[in-house]
Amino acid sequence: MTVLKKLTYNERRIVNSLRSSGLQNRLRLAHDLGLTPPTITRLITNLLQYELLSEHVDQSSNVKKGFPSKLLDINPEAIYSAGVYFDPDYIYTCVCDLVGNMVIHERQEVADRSFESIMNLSAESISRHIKSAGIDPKKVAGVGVSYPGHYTPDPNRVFRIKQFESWPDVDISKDLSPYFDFPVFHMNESTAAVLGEHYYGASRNFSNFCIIRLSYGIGGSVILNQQLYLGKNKDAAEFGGIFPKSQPRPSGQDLIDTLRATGHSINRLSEVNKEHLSLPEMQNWRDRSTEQVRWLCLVIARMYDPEAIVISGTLPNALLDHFVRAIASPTPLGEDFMVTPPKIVRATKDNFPQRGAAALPIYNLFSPDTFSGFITKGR
Amino acid sequence: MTVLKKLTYNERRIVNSLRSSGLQNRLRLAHDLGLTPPTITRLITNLLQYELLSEHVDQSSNVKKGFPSKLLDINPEAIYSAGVYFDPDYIYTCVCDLVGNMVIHERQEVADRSFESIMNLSAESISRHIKSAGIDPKKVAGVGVSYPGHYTPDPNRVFRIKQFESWPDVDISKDLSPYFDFPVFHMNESTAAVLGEHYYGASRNFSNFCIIRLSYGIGGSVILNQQLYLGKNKDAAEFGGIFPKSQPRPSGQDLIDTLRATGHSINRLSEVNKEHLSLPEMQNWRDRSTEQVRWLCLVIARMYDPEAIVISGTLPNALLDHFVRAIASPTPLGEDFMVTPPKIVRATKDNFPQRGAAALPIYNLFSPDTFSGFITKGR
DNA sequence: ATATTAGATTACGGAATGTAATATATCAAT
DNA sequence: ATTGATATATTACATTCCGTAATCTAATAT
Repeated sequence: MTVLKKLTYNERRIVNSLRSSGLQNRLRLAHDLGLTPPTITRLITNLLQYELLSEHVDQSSNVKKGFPSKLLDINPEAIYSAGVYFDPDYIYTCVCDLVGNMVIHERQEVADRSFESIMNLSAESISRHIKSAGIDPKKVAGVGVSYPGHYTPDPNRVFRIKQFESWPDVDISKDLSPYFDFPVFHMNESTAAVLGEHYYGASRNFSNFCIIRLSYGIGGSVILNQQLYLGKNKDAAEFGGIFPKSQPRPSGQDLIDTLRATGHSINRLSEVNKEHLSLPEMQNWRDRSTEQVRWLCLVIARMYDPEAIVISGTLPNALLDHFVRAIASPTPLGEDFMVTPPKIVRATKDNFPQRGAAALPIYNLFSPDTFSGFITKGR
Repeated sequence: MTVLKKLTYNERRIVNSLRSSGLQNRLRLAHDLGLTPPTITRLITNLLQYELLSEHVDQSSNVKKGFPSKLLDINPEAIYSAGVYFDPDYIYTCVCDLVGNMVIHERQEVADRSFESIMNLSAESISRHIKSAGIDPKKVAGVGVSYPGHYTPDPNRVFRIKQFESWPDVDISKDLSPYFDFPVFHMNESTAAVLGEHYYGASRNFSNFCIIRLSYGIGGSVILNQQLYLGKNKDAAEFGGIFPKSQPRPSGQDLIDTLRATGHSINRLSEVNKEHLSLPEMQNWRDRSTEQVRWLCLVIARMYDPEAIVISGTLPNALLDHFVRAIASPTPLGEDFMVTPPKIVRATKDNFPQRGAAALPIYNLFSPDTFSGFITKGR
């Protein structure tokens, strides 16, 4: 194949459909995508030639008569993508194949929080992994870089969180590229997380869902009609904004501050352990935060009417799990709910935040959403 | 022309662009829509032939050299559309031309709140108007019917508001058609309102905005990326849901209940007058509601990051205006706002709620959003 | 008069899809 | 075994819609 070949609109839709709905034969693809069998045949022929898809006879089918259908599937090894996520504590890197399997991954401790140091460590890690895994660099779609913080009016600049306040005024689009040998894509951690769930998680077949991301800060991101919705200033779904920073809020920073205020010398979220969580002051923190997150879920449900709300982040797992258990009760969102409420679920494989970042280059190459050019039928 | 001819995707985009941005010449259309001049010429030729557009030399241009540009405009008389809005007090009907001018309109008092009575009065009014205005029925795109209430899990059934609780279990899609001689489209009042603003109001050139609708209840609706966003259960932007019915809330029903509790025998929103509004208990109601609506605007801003929030409804004008004045201050939405906040504005021409309903058939015929079929480039 | 300029059009070619007919491989019935 | 029926997939050709390159049009500027 021509490596990293740009796909046409409906070729992208086919790949997308296989990703979200799994193995399918040509006829079903034609039906689902509103295209005719001959068109599907032609497009599939292209995709097979690019080695993006594989094909094998359907064993499990209970249809006995007729031409035995051939199932199409994404070839995971066709394209690779690298992901970087860093927070004030760790740098997480990985190399993923096309379906999100992490070929290799790494977590490095952040000793020096300077921009140069973090970028150098990230880039070195990725080069090393690609080399050691024996991956042809021409097959690498790019590097996705994600990080805490949110967008400023200038979409290339990110509002720095407290822990990185020593950073220079980084222009993401220009200043990241020199460190990496591949196209670089950047987004904030919430966007990466929602893309990760959309591409590789349990939310693959949802058209409308959103993610609540609870880390040092509070963020979020949303997929509407299968597309990332970013809003006018790329600031949509910034759920942190409805919990004023001057007030108690369900953020990791607030949790750390609470622990420190009661005499525990803690600096990082990763230092929070079981004993901390069983302290009485943490019980209060947990219960108060649970109600705040529940209220957030109610608001989200009313605003977006989504299929699911995914809870995610680097807060201790026990806390996130507790939020989900507490909120996902039979009548999760209180009175007056006339319609099916959204599912409240825990993010899948949340312990690898870099995987979501690796989805960015894939999104850019393969999503119908990012396609620009000819479109002949289909949406 | 073939009356009510179905337009291709890019033909729709042209009509849409002329509607939202006003008169334009071919070259600018080509640039704005990402198409080439020859393509625009061909599509415009079609639209002129269908008599959907008119063309005349640009007088006001200050470009002196070169071929004098010809401005294209929507021909308002190409297509008509009828609108019905009813609430417990009145039935509002109208016939609109393609740009939303009301050729004729009517308000009838609701004496009998039964379903049959309201439908009969509505349908009779519209037939009469179309006849009296001498409009060719073949040029009528349809009738849009809107009403208070919101969707149930069955998208064809509407949750009945208190004032219509005597109604039978109406299947909107089946039970409305017999009353009208035209294709019927139905939506709740908030959806109609947001379409009205999108098509005919000051929000015509916004890609992302939402409307807060304050009538007997509290509703809302949202346009994202130029499209109606309805959510999984068609229940997105149901802002009423975050103000529990058991608590004080900024709704018309709450206002009436408050007045009645203090001894004023009021049954309808339309009976609320200046004297009522200057009562001390109404000052309290107003101030409390203002803060509730302000808070709602903050939440909306954080969720959708829209260009504007439009405030609308059948609450007394003085109240709605007060909300807008109070909220649209220099720092409207409190602390921590890093990006440009949305504009807070009053709905235009709010006194004709039926106009928004009339936008529904037009939306269905002309919006790129509702198109299904060939698309060759453009989005 | 002639060149220049901005807007619009024509003639042709290409990309992507659809339609109608046909091919393929399996089961079921003779 | 042969034939027909069936479900899936493909081929050959026509159609739709767009873009490119060249050309036309009507005004100003020289």
